[in-house]
Amino acid sequence: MSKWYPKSGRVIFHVDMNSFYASVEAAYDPSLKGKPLAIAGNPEERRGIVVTSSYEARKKGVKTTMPLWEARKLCPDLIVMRPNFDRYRRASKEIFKILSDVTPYIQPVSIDEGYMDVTECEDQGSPLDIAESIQSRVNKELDLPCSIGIAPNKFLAKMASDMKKPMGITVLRKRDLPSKLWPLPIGEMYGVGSKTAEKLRLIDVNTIGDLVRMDTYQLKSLLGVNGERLKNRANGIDPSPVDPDAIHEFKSIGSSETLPHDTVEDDEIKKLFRKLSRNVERRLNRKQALGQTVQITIRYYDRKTVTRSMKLPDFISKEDDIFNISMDLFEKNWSGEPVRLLGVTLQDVAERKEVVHQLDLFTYEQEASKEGLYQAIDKLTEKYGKNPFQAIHIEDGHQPKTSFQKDFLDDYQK
DNA sequence: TCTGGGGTCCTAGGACCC
DNA sequence: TCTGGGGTCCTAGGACCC
Repeated sequence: MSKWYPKSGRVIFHVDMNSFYASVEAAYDPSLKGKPLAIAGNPEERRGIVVTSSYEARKKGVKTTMPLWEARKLCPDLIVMRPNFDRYRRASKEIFKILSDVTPYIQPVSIDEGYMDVTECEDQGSPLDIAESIQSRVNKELDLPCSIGIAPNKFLAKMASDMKKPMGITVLRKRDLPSKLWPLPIGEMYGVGSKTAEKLRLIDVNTIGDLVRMDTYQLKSLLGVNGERLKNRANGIDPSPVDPDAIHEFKSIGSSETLPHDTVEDDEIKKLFRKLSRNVERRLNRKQALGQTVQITIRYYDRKTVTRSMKLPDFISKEDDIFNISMDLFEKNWSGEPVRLLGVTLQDVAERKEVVHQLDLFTYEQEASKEGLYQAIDKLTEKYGKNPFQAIHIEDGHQPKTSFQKDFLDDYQK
């Protein structure tokens, strides 16, 4: 019997836009070209930070996440703009349109980067030809610079696209690892942040190559499953596929905001929760989605951050439901100290059409059980294995939490 | 005179069930 | 007279990425 061999290696691209927001602004207004430009949230407020900056600004030491006052100190002639997200979204769409002329196997990972599997695109030329064509089209048609990494898997392609910026194309083959990947400092590895880098340096792992020489078991005990994964990646192993559907399988939708000043005022807190809840509702509706768990975030004056969440018996999406549950969670958990930031996130998000099935079943049972609420719940509990309405605990004085529950109760009290 | 806002994934403990 | 082991769900926190 002949042994099965996998098809010869894949060819994966990682396309990464260079200082995306700043580049889009410069394409929009060419007078900005060649100037130090920073895109910053809330430039008027003292808590603004640099989101992206042009290469001219970077040369002066301006970096992403740097507080704006610090950036201005380093670069007094810095031009600061607010982000124009609609503009960036439009540009992003155009970029991915160009990529999709090459292959449908595209996985967008954010507004300004994505992976492509071009294994089966031999008819369009060599991988290098294809990459050059993409880069030049994006540059000529949209006036935007990008870097492209070419490698046998996503991790190596990602590392490769970082090696030459702006407007670079880098091929990273397995045989290039010792010379191109392994000498890099451990902190530059994708998946290694400041905490992991610190832990690794304590066991004398200072470069990506050092990781290769480490005992897998030791790495696992230090970093959990991530330890083994990092070692594999350092060896150039990453089996994860380019998944075009990943972007649609979102799991949570949230909104958060730092207050202009720390506060203990009930009014301000309520007003912000109202705004955040409205925001979440709007975005849920745009995606035709519902969620089952409400999570709030409270960041205090000292940046200490706590989260509290509640899983509900049914899916919600209405602003009032999100707001009421958020306020409830807040009131039960607030320490009373000054609040710096509040956040509201809906988790366990599903598309409306998937949830409708469950709701339909439920409504049906509601109709069918005129003999009484308790019997209905008993029946449902029996049928589904658990009480689908358990959070209500229908007792005297208990307030329904969601409009769905309220409708249900109203109906029964008629 | 400090550090935004949007996400994902992993870990760990407790409750609960069998 | 002193208490196993496995599985799942829920919650909270942390690390990481753009």
